[in-house]
Amino acid sequence: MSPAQLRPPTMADVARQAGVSHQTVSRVLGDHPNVREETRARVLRVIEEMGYRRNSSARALATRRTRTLGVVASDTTLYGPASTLFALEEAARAEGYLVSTVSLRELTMATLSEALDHLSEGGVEGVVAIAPQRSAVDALAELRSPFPVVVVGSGQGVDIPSVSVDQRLGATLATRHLLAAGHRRVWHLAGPEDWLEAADRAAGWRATLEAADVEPPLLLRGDWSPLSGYRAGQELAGWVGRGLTAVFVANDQMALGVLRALREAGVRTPQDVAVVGFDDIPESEFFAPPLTTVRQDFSAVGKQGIALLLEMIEGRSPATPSPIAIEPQLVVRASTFPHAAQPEGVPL
Amino acid sequence: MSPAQLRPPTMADVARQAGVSHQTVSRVLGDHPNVREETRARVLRVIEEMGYRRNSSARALATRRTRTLGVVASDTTLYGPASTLFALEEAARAEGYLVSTVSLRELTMATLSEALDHLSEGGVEGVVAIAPQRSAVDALAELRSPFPVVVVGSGQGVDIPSVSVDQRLGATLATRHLLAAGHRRVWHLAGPEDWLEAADRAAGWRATLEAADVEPPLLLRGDWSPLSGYRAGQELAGWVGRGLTAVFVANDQMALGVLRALREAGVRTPQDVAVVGFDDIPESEFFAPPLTTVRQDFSAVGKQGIALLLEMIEGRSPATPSPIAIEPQLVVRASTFPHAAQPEGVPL
DNA sequence: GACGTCATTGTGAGCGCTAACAATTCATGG
DNA sequence: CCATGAATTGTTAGCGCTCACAATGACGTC
Repeated sequence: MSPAQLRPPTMADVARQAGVSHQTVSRVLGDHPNVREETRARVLRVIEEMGYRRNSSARALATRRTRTLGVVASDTTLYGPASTLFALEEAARAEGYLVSTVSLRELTMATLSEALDHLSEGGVEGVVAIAPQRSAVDALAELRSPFPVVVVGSGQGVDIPSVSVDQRLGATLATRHLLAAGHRRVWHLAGPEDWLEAADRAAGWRATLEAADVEPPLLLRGDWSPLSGYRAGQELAGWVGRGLTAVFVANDQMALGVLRALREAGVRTPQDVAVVGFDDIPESEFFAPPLTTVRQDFSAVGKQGIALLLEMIEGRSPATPSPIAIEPQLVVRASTFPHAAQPEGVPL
Repeated sequence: MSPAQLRPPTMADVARQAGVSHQTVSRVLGDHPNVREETRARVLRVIEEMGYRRNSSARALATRRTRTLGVVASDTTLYGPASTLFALEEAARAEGYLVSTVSLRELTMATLSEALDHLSEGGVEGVVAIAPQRSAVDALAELRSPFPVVVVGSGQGVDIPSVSVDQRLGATLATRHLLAAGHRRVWHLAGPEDWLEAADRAAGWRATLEAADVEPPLLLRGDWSPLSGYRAGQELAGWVGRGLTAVFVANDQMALGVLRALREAGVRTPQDVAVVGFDDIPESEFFAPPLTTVRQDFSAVGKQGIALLLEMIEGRSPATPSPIAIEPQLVVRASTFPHAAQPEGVPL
């Protein structure tokens, strides 16, 4: 180790020490061919000795590439966004990109615009927005940014490049599962109206019922929270005995509230009322009873989102046309069949 | 708007258009005094017209400041890390810094070293590591990095600058609460041995019992998951009637598993066995029964973490000496008192 | 009316790197 | 022994910005 210096060493310092030109150092670092093996080794040794690291700003300035992507998200403590965020970062890192995140409390025109500005100041080459509300997508469509933007988790039918799990299909799987189990009608506790995924799930539910010649019953709405599920559950409990035997709840957290409300009302799950959720959060398996739900592959969403964004940045033509849809998967547990699925690994 | 151009406009372009020198443009952007109001307005108008944005790389190169911080985390889908991550980003943004994240599947010497390298390539000025395991903190202590590193969520007693919730205090609150309710002994389901927070919680529990002249009973271990809680719960159920009336579980997710196991074994909570968790995840309020638990202020951890890191980067002397401890808070619900705390906003 | 003072603006030199091109070295064959 | 071309290395010019300093002009003062 050379003595501690005020300024970190530069490429020129390394070059001088190794007795070559700075360009040769650059070649070694850039893995260029046409560098003599002996020279390369000497340079690498000096780099090691001096603890030299390339200055990323200078590099970015010269190459006009920052190799940084931005992600805008909200509700990052929820399972879905958190999983997507994780997958996005992992996929980007695999491609050698750094990810800068902005987590917002709410996605409005103002906060989104500020977030894009902030990321732009940071020099990102593109942005993935985890934007599940219609208002957010609309704002994004209106906002002009100097870099490409991909939306993720917005459901289908938006005219920005996007990647999402096929929510309608998920709702269809859930609803069909209940119909196949012999339930005459399936009720639905939907998510907030503004959420595209909520709309898609409700649409899938409605379409499936109609395809089976069933009149869709009253649709309830919650705000994704267990509390709103609890309240809806209390209302649903009032319909037991009057044709209510099955509920498809738009997410697992609300389903948790529904389960509690039903339990408190003396309604048994699944004997009296079967319940299906959506998301498959890690806790679902341990609800009382364990919850049948629809699993979303957030990891796939992240990978595809980054792939799409990089295609746009590098000007390649996309491998898959946007919007890209990921298939969800039904996970059957005891909330729909009394004796189905114990927790994995637990002896019966 | 000027016609679309291949290269984004530079400061020189703006200067030419506005009939000033590039330096004056820089002054306007930097909010320097001593720019005539009229000139400032003209420059700003041209900037607006041309859609000019400062090039962050050039700026960083000239100022030797990237204004970017790094965060290394793992298990970012768990409530604690996710909340901390959110708070860190928000606090950093408030200070005008961009945050680049690396989410790891596991924190080993190798992955941590790689993560710091990756962030270093990205030019971060400092890093906050969310490192709750002893092994991770040890690795971090050994790893040399060219920028300051702050550890968060590691509990007390590490010799790296750190910020954490006072886990021992939390455990003390939980244990005292159960003792105060008349329980003779309090059992403990701890987290993984390698986790500093788990160790601190167990230590707090043990110390509180000993201070009350109670012999600490057998300590069980889980891995934070509901499943491990479920298994431990089955074991605990076997001790009911043989002196087991209260359990302090090291996190809410395991508590969920414990509750289920007890319920399945015909043990009533809280009449037969009282249960306290740790974390206060949003779902806890809706468990069966709602869970008494210890709330951690992750937001405060994030704020203090960023504050500490910035002090180190800017070479100021810290306002609060590290390690910084944040006070946790007991939240009493029905799992310890049969009639306590209904969900907020739910009429009784 | 020359001079100091202040506000305002401009000039030149880097920051540390890569890209393009120029120069050198070296082996090879006629 | 020198031409030839490939391999290797060096030189020069930016990338777009900020900093330090120089220059300009307006204004009041003695």
